[in-house]
Amino acid sequence: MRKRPQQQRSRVMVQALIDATGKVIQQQGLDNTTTARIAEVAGVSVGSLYQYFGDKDALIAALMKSLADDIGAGLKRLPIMDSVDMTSMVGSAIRFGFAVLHSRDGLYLELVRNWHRLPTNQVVDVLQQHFMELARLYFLRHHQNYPIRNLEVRVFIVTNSVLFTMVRHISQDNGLIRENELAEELTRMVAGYMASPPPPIEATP
Amino acid sequence: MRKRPQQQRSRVMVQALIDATGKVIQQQGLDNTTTARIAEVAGVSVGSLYQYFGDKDALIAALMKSLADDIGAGLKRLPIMDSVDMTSMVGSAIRFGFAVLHSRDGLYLELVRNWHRLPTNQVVDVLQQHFMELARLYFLRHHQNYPIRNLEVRVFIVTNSVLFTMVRHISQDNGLIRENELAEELTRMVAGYMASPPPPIEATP
Amino acid sequence: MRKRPQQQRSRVMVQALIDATGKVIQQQGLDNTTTARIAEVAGVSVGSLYQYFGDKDALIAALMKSLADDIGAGLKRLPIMDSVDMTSMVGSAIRFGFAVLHSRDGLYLELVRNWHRLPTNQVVDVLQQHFMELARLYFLRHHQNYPIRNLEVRVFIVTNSVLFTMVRHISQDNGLIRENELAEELTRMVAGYMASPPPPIEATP
Amino acid sequence: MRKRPQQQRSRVMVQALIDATGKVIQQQGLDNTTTARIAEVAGVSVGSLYQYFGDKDALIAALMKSLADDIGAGLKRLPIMDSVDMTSMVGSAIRFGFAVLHSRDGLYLELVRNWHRLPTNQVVDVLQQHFMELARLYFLRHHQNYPIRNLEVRVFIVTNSVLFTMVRHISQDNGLIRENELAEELTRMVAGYMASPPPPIEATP
DNA sequence: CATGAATGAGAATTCATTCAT
DNA sequence: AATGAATGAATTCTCATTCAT
Repeated sequence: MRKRPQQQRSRVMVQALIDATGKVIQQQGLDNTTTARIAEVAGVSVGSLYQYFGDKDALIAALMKSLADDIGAGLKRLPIMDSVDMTSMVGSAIRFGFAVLHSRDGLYLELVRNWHRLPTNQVVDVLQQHFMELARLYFLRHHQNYPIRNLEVRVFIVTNSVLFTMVRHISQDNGLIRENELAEELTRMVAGYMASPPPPIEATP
Repeated sequence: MRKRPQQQRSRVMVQALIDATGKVIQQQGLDNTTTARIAEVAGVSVGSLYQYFGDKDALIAALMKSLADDIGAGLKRLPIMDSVDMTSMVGSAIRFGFAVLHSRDGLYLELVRNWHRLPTNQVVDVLQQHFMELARLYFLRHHQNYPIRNLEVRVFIVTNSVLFTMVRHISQDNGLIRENELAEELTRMVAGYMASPPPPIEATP
Repeated sequence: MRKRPQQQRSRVMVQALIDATGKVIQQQGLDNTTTARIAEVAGVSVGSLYQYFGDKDALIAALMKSLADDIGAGLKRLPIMDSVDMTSMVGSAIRFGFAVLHSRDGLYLELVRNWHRLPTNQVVDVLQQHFMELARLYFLRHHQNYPIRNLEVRVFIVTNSVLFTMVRHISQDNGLIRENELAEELTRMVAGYMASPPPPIEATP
Repeated sequence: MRKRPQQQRSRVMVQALIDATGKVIQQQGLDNTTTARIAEVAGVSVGSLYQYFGDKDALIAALMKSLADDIGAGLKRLPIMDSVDMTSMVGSAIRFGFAVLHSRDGLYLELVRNWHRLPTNQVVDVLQQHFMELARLYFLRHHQNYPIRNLEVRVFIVTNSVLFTMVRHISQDNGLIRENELAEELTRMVAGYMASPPPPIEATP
């Protein structure tokens, strides 16, 4: 039961702490992220940190939410829906994805890497929901006759496939595969898959 | 001349420690895996642990190598190459993947989840190499005329896509998406992608 | 000429803080009583708390004094002196004691429990002094010929014996001993003791 | 689930830690007793402390048990039962009580003062049980005709009365009341009470 | 070689008190 | 005077690693 920041200064501090958390995670890695270091980077005492966040996890959760909002906003600004064909649409999304993963000096990268120990759902779900909506709109507009049944599954597969493939690639600075090529191929795989007809309905015995 | 018993004993102890490491990770999760517990499960003293492994990381690395070998062997035993068409081949591989992830009481699951903090490369690389070889053979046999240039990229994409999509699905016991359906859709995506023609060669200016 | 409003406000605030202190101790126990919580319950800022009380201890001391006054007043209102015989007098006092300990939702209980860390003397002394006076009056009225020399010691013994025996009993909700029975036996012990003749004067060599 | 000390050295260390705990509590008071200080006084690292005791409370519990055992042994050695009359018997017990409270440089004093926050039951119960037994034997021997019904209540009252009266007296180094006098008066009160006939059985309506 | 007791550098969290606004 | 945000020392507990026996 921490106090909600009501004052101007509070809001500034909360933001400073969240920013510091991001900075520390990005610079030292999640494993070396201590509350002491976060407070220090935020230019604040540990006590203040705990004034605003019940514990370390709450702070990290706030960071996740903040990033999720940012990503959501970024996605909304993308003119993806203007794309006429699936390939260019998927291509835009994937290029956007790479851009995000490279942004903030690798913070996103570190977060996705540690997805399992973090309330990542907040972030990944944002992506998934966004792409879900995107896909729905697209099919509504271009293939009204296609009642794509398994859209959920497809979006789940596609989101995770692209995300983790990108992260793995960046993480191991694989010199053999250029990012451009990877993006193109991912685009081809995903576009091809999304455009494919749904499977026939299984007969239930 | 008999083998020196020390060597014999050593090998047994090393193996016991590696096994114990796997068991502990699987039972308590990577974060709660302590050297003390590993030694205890191995029925050995911590001191002995450090006799054979320079530090905790070395022990984990050894576990990874051990698993990589196992998976390699398991993969070789798979009659995947007998499949005539791409779809059934990919399908087999994916079902095998799910089986592995569910095996050993979730050890593999926990390892993939924490891939970034582990020398997982050893394991994932094994997979990738294996599928690389598999793909090469397949195309050699069935599409000799196709000089698939970007096979490496494709295998990279496909391996990571499938692996992490599966892990994410299992990790969040998503009741909405059944594992069977996921497997089928993954198969469709991958098979469709692998069978698609390579992109035209870009003109280099 | 009106009272200066500051003084007025001060007195209100001081009282609010003391009341809040009692409430918090009673609700959360002395160990979980923080200045922050006290201020919150008093509907006042921590800063104000320190305006009126030098530190936490001063606040608690004020509470003790306040309670001591209350108890003193309560005791004076008791028609104990009307009792004719020792037993009924002691009985009344003990029943009154139990009532106090059960009052204020256990605040007194918690205070006596922690007597050593608190300036409890103020409170217990009030009791002791009161009973001293009571005893004096009683013996004056009924046994004028008895120059009870060691009345101080007797009252000291009796006060502490009864007080802590009651507190211990309540604290361990001892199902085996009913409170009524305890009160009766305490009464018998105390009345018997108080009515007993003083010891002979020792010969000083 | 800490290891039980099996080795010689372990037992020594466990004892050293318990002793150190007593020493620190006695020297600095319970409130200033930290694990760090205990370890330091025991000439041991904090880590070792936690090797043998799950947490601070476990350590304190062990101290209590140790003291309880000591007191129990001390009580058994007392030739109390040889006393012919109640007064001399009670007197012996009370003098023994004072001796214990003064022993170990006030450790017992500090423990009883903080009885509410400690697993004191172990210790106080030992006393109570012992006196219970003592009383039983005494009445069996001397007043076989007295079927003292409410012995439990009496022993409860007497034990707590004496114990806390003594502790309060020592704690406030009351110059007005000499310890000898207090002991004598306590003896008179207790002996008189214990020797008094039981109350008539109440008629149940 | 094997043992496991001992180490001690951190890490998270709390709370009385201060002081700028 | 009042506020409540900010402070930071202090406390408990963990665990990889070492080393005397």
